[in-house]
Amino acid sequence: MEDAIRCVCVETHPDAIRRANETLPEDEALNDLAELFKLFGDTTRIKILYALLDAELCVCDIAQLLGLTQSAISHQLRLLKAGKLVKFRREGKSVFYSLADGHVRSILGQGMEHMGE
Amino acid sequence: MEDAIRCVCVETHPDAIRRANETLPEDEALNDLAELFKLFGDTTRIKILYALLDAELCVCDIAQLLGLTQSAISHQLRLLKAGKLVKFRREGKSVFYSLADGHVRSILGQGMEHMGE
DNA sequence: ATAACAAATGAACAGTTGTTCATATGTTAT
DNA sequence: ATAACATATGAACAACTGTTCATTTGTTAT
Repeated sequence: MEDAIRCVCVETHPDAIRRANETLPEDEALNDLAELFKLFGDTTRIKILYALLDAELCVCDIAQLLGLTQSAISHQLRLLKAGKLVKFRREGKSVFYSLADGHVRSILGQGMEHMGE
Repeated sequence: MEDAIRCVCVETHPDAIRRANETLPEDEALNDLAELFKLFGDTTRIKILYALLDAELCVCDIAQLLGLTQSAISHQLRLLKAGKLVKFRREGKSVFYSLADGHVRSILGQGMEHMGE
């Protein structure tokens, strides 16, 4: 009555399952990790991150660069900010965004490397 | 009549925009990159990849390990296969999956590192 | 205080995604 | 050939996501 049968198969490799189960990180960590990568999983956000590889840009610059509305960019920057992928500083009316840390660079790099195959 | 006004702002930092525009990879590459990261952006798929870090597992093993149906896992493996994140070999009735290459490891690692902050 | 501009936010809508259910394909043993 | 099991696939549906439009907040200059 607890949890239904999810797999029709008879248990095939219980040892491997047990070992995998032991080394698998906690659900919360894996959920957070998925949330992090979700941020990289959208064209607009990838473009924003790439644009910020070289330069610090304000919201309006990014909007023009990518041909999207200021609103769309702002919404995406909010997500990137929440995931600590970008940081920002205010200067007068403008807000300048830049990459938060080196991990963003290396994740993008590893991704690009993977594709060249 | 060509493309509408996307940004209300007056052009603020044309030099920065021009430079960013020059170094920005092609749309196709950035789309592919986003598609790649999209694969990492789901809890089930992240769990599958993590489980395969240590061991080669068959579809049924993974289903039991994660408490999901065989069908759900199979669908996800199809996506991971298409993105070349996992490889597989058939052995009798079972199909064993494993990680395709080292990039998967390092991308997961970089992601985990980023979160420990 | 008011006007002008930059950025942020909320609601809404179309498009996408992940799971389930039912079924098909593939493999092995009888 | 048939039965039994492992995997793959297709359709369908609920949940989620990204953009737009309208509006608000924040900053600077007059």
